[in-house]
Amino acid sequence: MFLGEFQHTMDSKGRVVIPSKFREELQQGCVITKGQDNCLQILTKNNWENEASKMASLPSTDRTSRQLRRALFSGAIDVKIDSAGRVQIPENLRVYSGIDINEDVTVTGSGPVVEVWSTRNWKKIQNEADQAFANINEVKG
Amino acid sequence: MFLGEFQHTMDSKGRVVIPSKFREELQQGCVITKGQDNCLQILTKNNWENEASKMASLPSTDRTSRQLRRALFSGAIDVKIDSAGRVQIPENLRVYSGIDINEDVTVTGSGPVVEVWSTRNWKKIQNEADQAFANINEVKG
DNA sequence: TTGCATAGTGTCATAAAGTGTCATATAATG
DNA sequence: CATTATATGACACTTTATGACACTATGCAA
Repeated sequence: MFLGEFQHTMDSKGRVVIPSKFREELQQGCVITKGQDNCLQILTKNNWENEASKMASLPSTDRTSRQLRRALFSGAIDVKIDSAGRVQIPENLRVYSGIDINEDVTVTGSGPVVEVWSTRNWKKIQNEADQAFANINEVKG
Repeated sequence: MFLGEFQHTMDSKGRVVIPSKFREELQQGCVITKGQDNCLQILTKNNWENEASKMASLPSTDRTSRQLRRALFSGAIDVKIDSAGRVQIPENLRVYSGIDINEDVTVTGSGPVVEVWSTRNWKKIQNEADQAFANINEVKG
């Protein structure tokens, strides 16, 4: 289970630090893919295989499923964490997520997956997320 | 069940003492999350797993569900109490709760959870609560 | 082919943040 | 009052983050 929110920057070569708390679980290999709302997701190998097989079993007659599947598979790449705890983000995923060289990046634990955001984008989403959360709490309360 | 109100300060490294009465229940691991009114909540591991498992069952295709998941997990962190009875509060939660380095902190038992407040904020909230309480009594007359 | 430019990789040095331990001060308990 | 437990500051130590830079691989153009 991945938890927390961490600030980093993308270095001049397109690499991003993975917070140390996440490394152990990801060290033996992980996959980075396009996530929803223009974030990037990092999955453990196991988790990835699960997702992939779920996706593969979706009916290819459904247009939305096909699109999802294309995005997921074509955008996926397996990476390894280097000795300084960083991963290289390929060009196409940098574009997708809107993270430019030397830009601020927010890495969040989101339960089963790690998400990578341009901080710009994260702030927007976070507001929305916090609001949703506050509403739920009110209802529960 | 956590009861009582305790005064501490956040040390220069961002750590807060957990009142000794609370330690035994929290010692085997606990999770800190964002609570309402800018307080922080400390949950026992069991308590947290309950919360988290509710979230896991929501579909990730639904935007609101995704946002909920993000808010819950990114705002949480699991910590352990050190040998001096303290926990480290990460940067983002310090910001959320408005507790600065070396600032006064109020730790309260609030039934199933422990709450951590900047004392500044706690006093305000407490006034409001007292006022509300007084008014209720007046109405009931 | 050769040379150059670009993207990516690995390593190191330094700075910053976090962690653990201890000593002392304070409070609680019998 | 004596004893024990708790709180807090200080500080040493470890880990993590970040920038710098050298090196490799690849592709393109002369």
